[in-house]
Amino acid sequence: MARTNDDVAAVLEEYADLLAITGHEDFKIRVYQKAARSIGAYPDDIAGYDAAALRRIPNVGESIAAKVAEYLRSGTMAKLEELRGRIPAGVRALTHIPALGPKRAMVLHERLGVDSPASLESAIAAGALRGLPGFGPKTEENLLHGIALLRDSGQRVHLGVAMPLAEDIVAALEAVRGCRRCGYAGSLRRMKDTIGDIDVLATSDRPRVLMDAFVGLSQVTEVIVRGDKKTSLRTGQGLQVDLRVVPPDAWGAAVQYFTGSKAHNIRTREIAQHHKLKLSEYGLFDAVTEEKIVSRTEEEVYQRLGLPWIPPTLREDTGEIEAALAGALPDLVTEADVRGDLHTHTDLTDGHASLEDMVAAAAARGYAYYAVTDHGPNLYMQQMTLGKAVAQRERLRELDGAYGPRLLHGIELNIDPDGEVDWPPDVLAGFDVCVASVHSHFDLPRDRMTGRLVRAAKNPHVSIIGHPSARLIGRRPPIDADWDEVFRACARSGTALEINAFPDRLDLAAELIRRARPYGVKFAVDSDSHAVGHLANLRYGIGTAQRGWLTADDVINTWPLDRLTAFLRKNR
DNA sequence: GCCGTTTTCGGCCCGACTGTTTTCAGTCG
Repeated sequence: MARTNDDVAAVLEEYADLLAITGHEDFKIRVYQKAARSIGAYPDDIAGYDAAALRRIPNVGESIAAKVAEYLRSGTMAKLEELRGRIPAGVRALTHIPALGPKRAMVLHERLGVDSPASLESAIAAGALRGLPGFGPKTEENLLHGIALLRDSGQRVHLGVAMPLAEDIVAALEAVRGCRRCGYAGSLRRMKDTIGDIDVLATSDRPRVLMDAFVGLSQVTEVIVRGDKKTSLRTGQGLQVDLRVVPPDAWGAAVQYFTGSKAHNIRTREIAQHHKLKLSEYGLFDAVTEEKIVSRTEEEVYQRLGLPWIPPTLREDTGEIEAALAGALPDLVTEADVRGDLHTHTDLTDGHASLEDMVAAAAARGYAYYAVTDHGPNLYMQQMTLGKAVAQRERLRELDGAYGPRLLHGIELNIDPDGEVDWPPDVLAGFDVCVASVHSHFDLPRDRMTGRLVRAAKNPHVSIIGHPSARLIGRRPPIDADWDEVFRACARSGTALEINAFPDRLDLAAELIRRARPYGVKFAVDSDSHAVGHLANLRYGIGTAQRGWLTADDVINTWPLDRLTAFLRKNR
């Protein structure tokens, strides 16, 4: 369920695109894009705002405030409707074809009447582009290729796909002679939950050798562009990987630049300008003399801009610049802060490893405590019974301390459509930790869904709501609930919200985490492991927690055991 | 159209690569 802010941001983005297609000045287009970002990132819901209230949002001036107020009032914006009337929706879709931007999309529309990717394909086939200025034979070929790519859509992938691939590529390039330094940047370094392409950065005195190695990687199916400074290729999964090679002493400026986000970079460059400096991937320069000032490390670059180093997971221009200037950046939770995992499975239900193997793996990770939370009986196919749970508890007590971690016996309960869970209070009281999660009935009306989650949170034996939105990235949208109401209930009842670290879940998502924190909600970053190898997925959950601006104090499984057990008991 | 450690007017982030050009526009990140 989109917030009003997201809706308005999308409308302004569309307006900016249509201005670009109709040939308006670049700066005017950027202003609308900037305003769209500011409104999308604005913490309060702008539903019902009038023009005066809207003008208090950064980058929203008189004209945009009037347009947005009109839209909020009437659900429509006259200027946008006028452009929509002139430009068919398909023309905007043309600009989604790789290598086709607004300028040439406009040429195609005006000269040939092309109004969709499909009609462009026909026009090319009919030879209609021949003789059109700016469109040669190579362009035709590229456009056809781009339309095909768009059709079987280069979908974004989740971290679990992109991260291992990036790490393999970085390891391979580090082994190449002459490679001084190599790492991934971009949305992957920022730990976004989905990744459009992988950005790899390297320093080398022999860039050509590195580029040769890069295009020769086994994962490569297509070389998109090839140069000494930049090469782009596509892997078998259709994922684009870019490699940029910069001189060794430019590492800091380059990794800052290629980590992004774009919005964050625009802000840092503006700050540079105000200091009469110029920031590029090659360094921070004096704007007048062009003399290089710093470039070696990110810390130096930020420092010279008057900022502390900003963690990559915060670099979205959603307040981190202001916080940095005010000396108020959060002391983010890290993987090293985590003392244990509170949501894991064994082969008693749908896990693939034995209790002993899971506990040994947890011990190897250095955990101080570790909870086993197999599924309760209401997930019928798991065939759980109270007898099996009690037997598991006895075995767990025998193993307690034998491997290292203090072992907690838990259960993952199922939240039914009414907010009830598998067992009555007297049975639940026997567990050290109860996680409760939604596993079905994903499309209840919003008020019922909200009531369902609130009731589960209020259950005195439920300490953690597992994967709260039940989303599966790319496959299932999050459930619709009044999240602010859920957050209030969790804060009041002392129920933690899970940040499920499984890479196709990452649930809660960062935006909701950040919204929940001011209510005083606590969080548990859990792996939801079903196999030994899954324990390491925790890092994706920590990245997501960082994107939600969380500190270690916000995350209950960074706490010492006595503080944790007091929280889990919920004042019972 | 927005904004202000240079400004209420005059500027707006920067560089690489491609393809179509004979010096550069368009696109992308």
